[in-house]
Amino acid sequence: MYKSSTRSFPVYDSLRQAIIEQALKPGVKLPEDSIGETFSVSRTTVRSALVRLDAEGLVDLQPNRGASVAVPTIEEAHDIFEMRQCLEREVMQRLCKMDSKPIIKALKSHLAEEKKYLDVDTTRSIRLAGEFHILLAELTGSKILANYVNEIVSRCSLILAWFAQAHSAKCGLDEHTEIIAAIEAGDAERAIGQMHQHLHGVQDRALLNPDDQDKDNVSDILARYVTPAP
Amino acid sequence: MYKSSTRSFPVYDSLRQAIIEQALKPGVKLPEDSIGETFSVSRTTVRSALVRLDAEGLVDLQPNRGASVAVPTIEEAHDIFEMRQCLEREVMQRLCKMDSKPIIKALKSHLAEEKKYLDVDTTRSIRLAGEFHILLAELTGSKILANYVNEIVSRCSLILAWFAQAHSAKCGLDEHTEIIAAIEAGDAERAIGQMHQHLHGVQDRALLNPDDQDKDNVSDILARYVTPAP
DNA sequence: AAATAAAAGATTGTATTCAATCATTGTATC
DNA sequence: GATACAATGATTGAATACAATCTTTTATTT
Repeated sequence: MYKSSTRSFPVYDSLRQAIIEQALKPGVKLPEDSIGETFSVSRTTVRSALVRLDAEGLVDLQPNRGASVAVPTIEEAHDIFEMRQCLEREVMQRLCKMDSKPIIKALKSHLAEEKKYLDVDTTRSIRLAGEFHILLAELTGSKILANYVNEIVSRCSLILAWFAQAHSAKCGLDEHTEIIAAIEAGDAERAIGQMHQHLHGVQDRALLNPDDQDKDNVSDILARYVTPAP
Repeated sequence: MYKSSTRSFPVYDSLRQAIIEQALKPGVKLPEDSIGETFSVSRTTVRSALVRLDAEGLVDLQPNRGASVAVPTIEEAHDIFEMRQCLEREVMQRLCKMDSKPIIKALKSHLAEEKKYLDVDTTRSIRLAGEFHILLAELTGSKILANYVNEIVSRCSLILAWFAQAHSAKCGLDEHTEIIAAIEAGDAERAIGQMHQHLHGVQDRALLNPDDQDKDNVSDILARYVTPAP
């Protein structure tokens, strides 16, 4: 949908990657000037990338006060995860109705890649874990479903960046393995169940985090440091 | 997600409305110059609206050859309708789990509106029919689900504009009534079934159209007008 | 010293400009 | 008469420039 021959594409792509990989954390300002300098393009070009990212929900573009990495609220976070459950359930449903041979082959190949970088390259490992879900969606053959899953997985990365502890961003490799097994067996019920559990686990690690309240506002954080009057 | 205080918003909004209402048919070129003149804004402003519409899939933005209203392929059309089934099933599922009182009230109020303009104002009637589905999604309380449904209903309008006969764009009013009844009864199974049938009907009227092939290119159309040599 | 007001600086909104690319018409050649 | 090539015109790509808005600093007053 986005044409890579334009000058704004690399800007869009890099920003997107940086946000997903949590190098750019939620709330960080994205000034057009400095981004333009970084990529040696004009603000006009940067802006068009930012408009797109805003449309995808990764960036928040406020009139007259510029762009910043979107800061998900806890309500949005739940909303997004619930939507993700719906989309990935659909993915499982569809995959289990299809010829499993080529699907399994692709998935196992990806899984090998995941295994390869586990405990070796954390950033890459996290990215591969996300791409596993995108690959599943792509294997359904539905461009739109794949697009939506791609978008929502990105937004989940944003949520994890904001709410979760550093280590809780990973997807379990074992769980991916079990999902593949269920698809191989053509057992839709089981595949859906596994996926549901898997996503629920990710969500829990992120949103049942005791630090939740900290993110709300500065006063809440500071309140804990106030020395009570003697 | 889109801020209305910018100058590009009215451009975006008008284009979107025009496309959805099928005033701008698929394939129609959207030159930045003339659009800018229409709205008394610069090309820069028009462009940002077009970028957004491209991201939503209503406009096709080709590098160096500008924007045009997206032309759905028959494969995309099926893909989109299948996705729509998934999303609206989710809507039904969620609504049936909720307190039906305020939901039914809102739906019946909308239905009255639909009835009012039936056979009176066709354009408005079609728009209201689409908005019924968007309202359903909004009533779930999920912003993301509502967004997705909104987007996909728009794209379905595009499909209808391209493939369907003029009269087949309508949603059946009776079917909307039955869907409301099922929700009121809290019967998820039935609601989902009704919705499925309803959407299937719309899809069929659009995609089982014998005129499909005509849309391919000019030569095919003209070929039928060629006078055979005597 | 705190609060308010004013001014400077920084950043974004939008229009304008120039270069690059594409589409179309016209011309020449076979 | 058909094809290939060249030139023109139209349209987009992207940078620059200026106006509007916001943010921060400085100055003033209480």
